Formats: sequence, structure tokens, C-alpha cells
Amino acid sequence: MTTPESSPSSNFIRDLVVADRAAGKHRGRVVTRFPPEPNGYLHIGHAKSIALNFGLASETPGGVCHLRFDDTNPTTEDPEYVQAIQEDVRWLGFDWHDRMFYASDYFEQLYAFAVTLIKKGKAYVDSLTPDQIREHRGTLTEPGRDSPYRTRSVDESLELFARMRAGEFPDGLHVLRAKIDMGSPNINLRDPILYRIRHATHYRTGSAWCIYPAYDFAHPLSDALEGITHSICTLEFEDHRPLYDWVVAEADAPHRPQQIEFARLNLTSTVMSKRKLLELIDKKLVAGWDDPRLPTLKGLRRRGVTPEAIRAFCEHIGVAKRDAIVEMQLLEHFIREDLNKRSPRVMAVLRPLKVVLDNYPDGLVEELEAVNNPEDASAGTRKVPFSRTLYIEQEDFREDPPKQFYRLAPGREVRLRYGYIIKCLSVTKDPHTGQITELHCTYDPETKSGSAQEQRKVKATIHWVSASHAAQASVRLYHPLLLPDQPKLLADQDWTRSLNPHSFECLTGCLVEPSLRSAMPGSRFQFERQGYFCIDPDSSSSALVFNRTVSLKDAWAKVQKTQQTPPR
RNA sequence: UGGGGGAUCGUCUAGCGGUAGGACGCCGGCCUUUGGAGCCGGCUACCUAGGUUCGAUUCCUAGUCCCCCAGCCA
Repeated sequence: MTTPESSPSSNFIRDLVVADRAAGKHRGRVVTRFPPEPNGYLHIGHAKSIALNFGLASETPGGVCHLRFDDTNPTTEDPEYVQAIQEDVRWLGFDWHDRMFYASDYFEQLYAFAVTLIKKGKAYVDSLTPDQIREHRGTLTEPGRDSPYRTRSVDESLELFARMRAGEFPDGLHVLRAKIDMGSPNINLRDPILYRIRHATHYRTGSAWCIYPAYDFAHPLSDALEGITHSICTLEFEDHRPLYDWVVAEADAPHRPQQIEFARLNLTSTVMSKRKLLELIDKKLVAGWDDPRLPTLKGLRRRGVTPEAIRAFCEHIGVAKRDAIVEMQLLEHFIREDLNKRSPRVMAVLRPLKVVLDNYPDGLVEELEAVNNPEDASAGTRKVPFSRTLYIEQEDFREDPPKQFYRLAPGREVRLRYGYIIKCLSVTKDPHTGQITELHCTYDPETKSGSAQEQRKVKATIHWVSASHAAQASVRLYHPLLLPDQPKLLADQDWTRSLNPHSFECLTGCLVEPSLRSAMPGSRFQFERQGYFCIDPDSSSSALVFNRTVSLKDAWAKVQKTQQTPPR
């Protein structure tokens, strides 16, 4: 069977589905659905739902999962989103096969269900204004009051409803409401609106309709029509469940699905609500839906995150009913874990510092052999050119090295990855600014990597590129979208004030090893000692652009952090 | 203060009356030509108070705290 690591962890929905199957409920069938409204892009919170619904279906013999667009509101929906959502679900690695549906395909049937309800005296056309309806609804603590139109005859409601459909009335003049209980302590049961008039063009049905079903009506019936067995949604719909059940029962639906609610995903230092994401886009606070700082699937993808990492993350966080905020570090862990296995290693210098090896023959170029991936022997090796003038990382040199810094410093030695041990002899500075402009070092020819004499150990190995061979690149670094610890501000209307003003950083003049010149957009690498990077779509062979997906864990950064905050 | 939900390490999560487990994180060590990866060890939790029981995180009672609901959004 499966190993403990790979076997899916238990959660209450899985348990329930298994129990239902064992009990022969729904004749042993399991049909789930992922029902996005095409009015925005998918984010990692949706990924949790997608993984749950498609996962449940795929781990059950004969189980299926539908993709259904819940497109009952013509004013906000757009085919652009329908397209993007399909791409994202596929990219994540899930397949609905031929089971793609639209709630808008059910409009005719939903209309018939509404007529059934009216005929049964379970729905009526109300002619109160929106304000009046709100007034009559009561409050959380006071019951509502019946609309004067509640006692309208079945025939009159039938006729009015037909005329609503025929387009005889302007928006808002009438609505169709369920006749349940205006005194219910559950506000959702106080004669909820089933249909509203909207003279708007629907992206799929065009102008065929001017009345549109509300979620609480369309959703349960769409589920019923599709034979959904387990209709999984988030916690905020919990008190809609009695209405869900009411609609399915009273409309004489052919099938009764079961609604089950779970807690949506929240992540630290980012935003997940559609409203906030949309606001970031609209106000141009980010570059677009695929901005790598965003938790959208498009953003994560552009950043270099793999679908495998997202799926592993979703499996690991589990499914429960308590509100939860998952630390971003956990997501990063799964990104690193996946990328570590698959990313070719490569050397890149983000902030270059020139190094001249005074005793290395001018004009000589050696091709050093470098391992492509220590985690994967089949990845092989490559040649990296080495010469007299190199660049190393600025932070790998300290003129006045602090405690525990064991990289290069005047008089100190360090190994160049796949190359030689070098020793720093002198530092050249700009006479005006005092800035270090170059280092003069010597190399020890006895210490070439892989050679027999290579006995000596040094404290550190650093990465480098050959000055005359390296390719220029720019590198985009991403930092948390939000400032730390600002839950108060976030709740505000003014939540954008908690945005991190430095969430985006672009490094130019970076130098990468020449093998990267031919790399294709989207390909991922580990820049040794630094992190995982991928080639951005903006990249070209003449101007390479990398995104940092996630940094490597950095023990030295931790040491520094504790050094910076000495106990006073 | 109506209704619906929920409370287990710092974070996420398991547990279904019998020693509270895993992961992330954090701390320490080993190893290392990536201060990466890997390996080893450690850290910290059952909201409170009663009750039932030989035994309660689990069952019961009463509290406390948190989340959701008053769109012709979903």
C-alpha cells in the first residue's frame, strides 16, 4: 500500500465520504464539484478546495469531480476568467475530463424549478423595493415582517414571474422569493430572494435572460442536476445549509446532495480575498493577476512555484472546521522540498565584486567540471569556464570579518566552488567613495577540485563567475506583500496601508554562468547558496530576467540576526 | 444581547474512553567543496470550572473566548 508519508492524512470530510460509501449512500457513488464563479483568478485558497474535491474523487473508485462555473451574475463575470480558471486547474494537475458545466446552462431548468415552487405556494413574487425588503428582513435579534405581497395568489405570482422573464419590468421592480419564515432566527430562511431582474448581457447567454437565479437557488439545484453527492464549500455557507436542503426538497429535485463545510485557507503576510486582490490589481498596486508577489495560481506559477509543491502543501495543511492561518514558511518549505529535488544547480552572482587572481596565467581558460544536481546523479555534469578575472558575491567578502564569518577576508582563504582555494592579498578601493572596487587574490594550483592533491580544507566555499564569460541578467526578488503583524490595519477599509512598500526588488547587473544564456523561459534553477530562481517570461536571450522563487535556508543570516540584536 | 460554527505545541494538524502523535518553526549536534541538502537530539499544547468513570483531549453540565450571518454577491 502506501507509505506513511504519502498516504493522505485523515480529515473529517474524507472520513465522511468513506463512511457514506460504506453505508451505500448515493449507491456508493462519489461525485464532487469545484464551482468557481468566473469573476476573478484562482488563488492558493482555491487550490485547497480543488485538491480536496478532485482528490476525493480520484481516491475513490469510480469517483468523479465536475468543474462548474457558477455564473449566475452577469454583471461581474467574464469569459477571460473562465479561460484562466481552466488553465489554472489543469496546471495544478487536475482533470475534469468531459465534465465541465455552467450554471447558466441550467437557466431553463432552474426557471422550471421556480415555477414548481410558485405552484406549490412555496415562492412568490415580491414587489417591495430593495430598501423595503431590507427593512422587512428584521435584524439579527429581531424577526422580520411578512411582505404585503407574500399572500399574492399563485396565479398572480406565476403571471408576474413570466412577465419578469419576458422583460416587462425594470431592474429591481420585482423579485421572486421563497416563502419560508420571516420569523426564522436564521436570516437566510427569511424568504430569501430566488430570482432578480437584471437587464444585463450575460457572457454566455447573451440577452436571452433578464432574470437571474440567486446563488442559494442556483447552487443546490445545479448540484442536484449534476448528481453531486458531496457538495463541499467553506464555513460561511454553514447557515445556508438549511436553505440548501429546503430548495432541493421543495423544488422536487431529482437528487439530494449533501453540503459539507470546511475552513478556508488563510496565509500569513498575504491577502486572499477576491475583493482585496481585485483592489491591488485595479489600483495598480501590483503588476497584474500574475504578479509573483500574489498568492494567485498565476502569480505563484510565474514566480516559479511548482504545482507539485502546491499540492503537497494542500495535502499537508489538512481540512478542518476551525479557522486557521497557515504560516507562509510552511508553503516555502514545500516549495524548497520540491525544487531541491528537481532544480539544476548553477552559479550566479547577484551583487558582483571583481576578483583578480594575480598568479593565474593571463589568457588561460580552464573548463571546470560542475555537478548539475547533487540530489540527482542522472542530471550529470557541465563545464564552467574559469579565468584570471572573476566575480564573487559582495557579501562573501568582509574587510573586517565579524565573528563566525568564515568567508573571504584579507589574508583569508576560501574555496571557489568546483575550482581552487584562493587567498585574498589586497583590497582596491575607489579613492573618492572608499568603496571596494576589486580584490587581488592568489590561487593555489595544488587545490583544484577533484585533483589528487586536493587535501586542504577551508572553512567556506563560495560561488563565482568568470568575468569574460558571464552573462548579464537582472533578478527580481520578492518580499512579503504585507508588513508583519498588522491584523488591525488589515481589517480596515484602509488595509492597503499595511502593504510592504519594498515587496518588489529588482537587481540589475547580475552575472550568471554562461550555460544560462540558452535557458528557456519558465525553466527553474538553484543558484547555488542562494535560492531557487526561474526565468521570467519577460526574459530574452539578450536580456535575461530571473525571478527568485524562494531563497535557500540561510544559517549565516540567522547568525547575523542574533549578532545584530546583542543583549544590552 | 438571535442563529450557526469553532477552541490540542509559536503555526497547521492527528486523536473517536487507556502513556497526546506528525509536520513547519525554533534550539543544539553530526556531516558537508552549497553556512544548501541530509542525519541525530531537544523544545513547547488538550480554553476554564465542575461532573460521570478505575481512567476524560475524547462523554455530560455550566462558563469563557474566537469566527460567520441583516447583498436583488457568491
